[in-house]
Amino acid sequence: MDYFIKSIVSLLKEKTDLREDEIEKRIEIPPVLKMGDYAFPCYTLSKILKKPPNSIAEELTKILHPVSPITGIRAIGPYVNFFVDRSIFSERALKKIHEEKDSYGSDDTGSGKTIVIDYSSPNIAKHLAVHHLRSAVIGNAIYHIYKALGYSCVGINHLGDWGTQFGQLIVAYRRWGDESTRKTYTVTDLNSLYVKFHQEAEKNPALEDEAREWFKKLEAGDPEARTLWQHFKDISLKEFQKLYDMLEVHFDAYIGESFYNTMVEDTIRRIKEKGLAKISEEALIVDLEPYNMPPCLLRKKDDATLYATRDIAAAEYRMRTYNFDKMTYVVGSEQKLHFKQIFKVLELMGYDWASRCVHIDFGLMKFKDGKMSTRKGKVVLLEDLLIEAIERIRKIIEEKNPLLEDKDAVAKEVGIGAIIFADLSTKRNKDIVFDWDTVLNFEGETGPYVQYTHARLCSILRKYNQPVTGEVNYELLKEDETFRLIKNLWQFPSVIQRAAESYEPSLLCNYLIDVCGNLNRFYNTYRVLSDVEELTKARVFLVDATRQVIKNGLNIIGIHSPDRM
RNA sequence: GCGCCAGUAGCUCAGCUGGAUAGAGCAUCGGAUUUCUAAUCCGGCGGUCGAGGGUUCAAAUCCUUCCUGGCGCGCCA
Repeated sequence: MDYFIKSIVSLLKEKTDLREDEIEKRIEIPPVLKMGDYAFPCYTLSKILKKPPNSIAEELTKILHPVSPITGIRAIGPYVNFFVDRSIFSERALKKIHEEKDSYGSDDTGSGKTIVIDYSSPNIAKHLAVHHLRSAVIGNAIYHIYKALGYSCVGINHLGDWGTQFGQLIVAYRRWGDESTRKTYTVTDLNSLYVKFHQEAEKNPALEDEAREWFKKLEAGDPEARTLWQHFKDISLKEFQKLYDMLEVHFDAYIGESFYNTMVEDTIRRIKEKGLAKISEEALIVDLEPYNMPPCLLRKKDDATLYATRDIAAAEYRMRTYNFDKMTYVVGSEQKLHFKQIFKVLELMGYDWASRCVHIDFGLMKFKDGKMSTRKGKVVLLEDLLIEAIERIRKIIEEKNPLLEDKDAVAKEVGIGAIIFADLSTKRNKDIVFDWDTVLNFEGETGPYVQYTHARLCSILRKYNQPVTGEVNYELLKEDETFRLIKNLWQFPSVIQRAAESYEPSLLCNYLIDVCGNLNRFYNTYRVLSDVEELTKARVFLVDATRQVIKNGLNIIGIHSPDRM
């Protein structure tokens, strides 16, 4: 527990009948600094004691006596407000950050536990477009967040590398694939083959049967089908990898749907043994009527399995392999029902770990005038967006900081950071309307703003050019603008905690914006480097701590913190 | 038709599990730099928190009805 909250709780515990955790839960931070640093609302006590909260606050204030680090207690309306000793607070907070460095904000609550995170999971033979970005960056952030809490994390890219579309692709490739360029095929080529197939199939429906035949061959392990399928996969993965490298999104395993092909029969057998499966309209299903859900389809009437079947097999496999404490799927909210169904089936199969499976859903990305669609080619390619962002940043650098060294590297870090930050900063829940001008705006609450703030702090420290030490006079960090910032830095660990609990990386974005706002106000109000040595040392120490927190925060959401920009 | 999600300033969003005066950014208007990076900061403008009803000492937050938008609802993933 927070040292200062702890002090307040122990004061209150003596004078009320509430339990420690009840008190702690109620402690809040007043909306404005003048009111105090922490507050205890008296509404619950008011209910118990049957007295107005205001008079309880008054009475409590009279019988409570401030003990260090608490310096003042004041009743304001229904609240008992506590003031902390600013220099003790500052010393404690800043020294902690200074000592813990890159691990400030982390803890070990998850040590010994394993979390599996399924994210990105794109389909083979299709380009990654902007709407694929969310899963990747949210998943990556969740990965870092849980890592910071000591969890052992397993990032899985559950590739969409199975299904009838591969039969279609094989047919198209064999018929229209250009012999001379096959070696240099790209995802674009695969995509056009795919489109061509659908055009031709309209005129000649026999192609569909041919495609089904080829998919059957593939399932049966036919060497030619297998070789082509592997070829398509290689081409796609090569392109995906390029983007993952740009975004610095990491996976511990690339295990596609095809991998579970050999396991689904066992899975279906287990489901049958539990008496869960039945035939309906020629298909094999798990009836979920009693749970107010449509049935979960395991097998089509032509005997082929479906993705739900493979997902169930995958879940079993992951449990066997990783023995996870938590398994999460970072997948769009349009698949909510699907996950509800498979989690229910897992539960019905008797797996207690079904309750530890979580669908981390997120809103769709669409254009102002409608949805994105790979089929209609109405998408913005992820690579194009990243390149555009980098180029625009490059121009801004040229304009604002022409003497900067290594402009290309910085432009890349800032451009990509801007895209990641933009995608992460609204709550997962909400749909996002894609708009070039919004994504490529670099002022205000944006990634570049946070990075810029960081770079300015680095600049001060470079200019200072002396070892930073915590042996400073903390009495000099008492101004409101300064103290507000220090209090803000102290919140960082609890923000990570909340982000983890709610699987919500946007909390970290909001937090960073907040810290930067406080820092910039401080920066614009006071001069850090001056002739007054004592004051300089104290402020430099604060600057260094702020730099550290911004760096740690950006790092957790997968964004670089350049020293100059 | 049924289910899930959303509706807060002109636009994009915060508002921490019911609490103090609903906050930011963008846009717009006006200001701040002989000094640490102006990708910054300060101020003005801007709100019946979709609408009605209810619960409560207290509702943007909880319940309910309705409106609007998005998504989903057996052989795609």
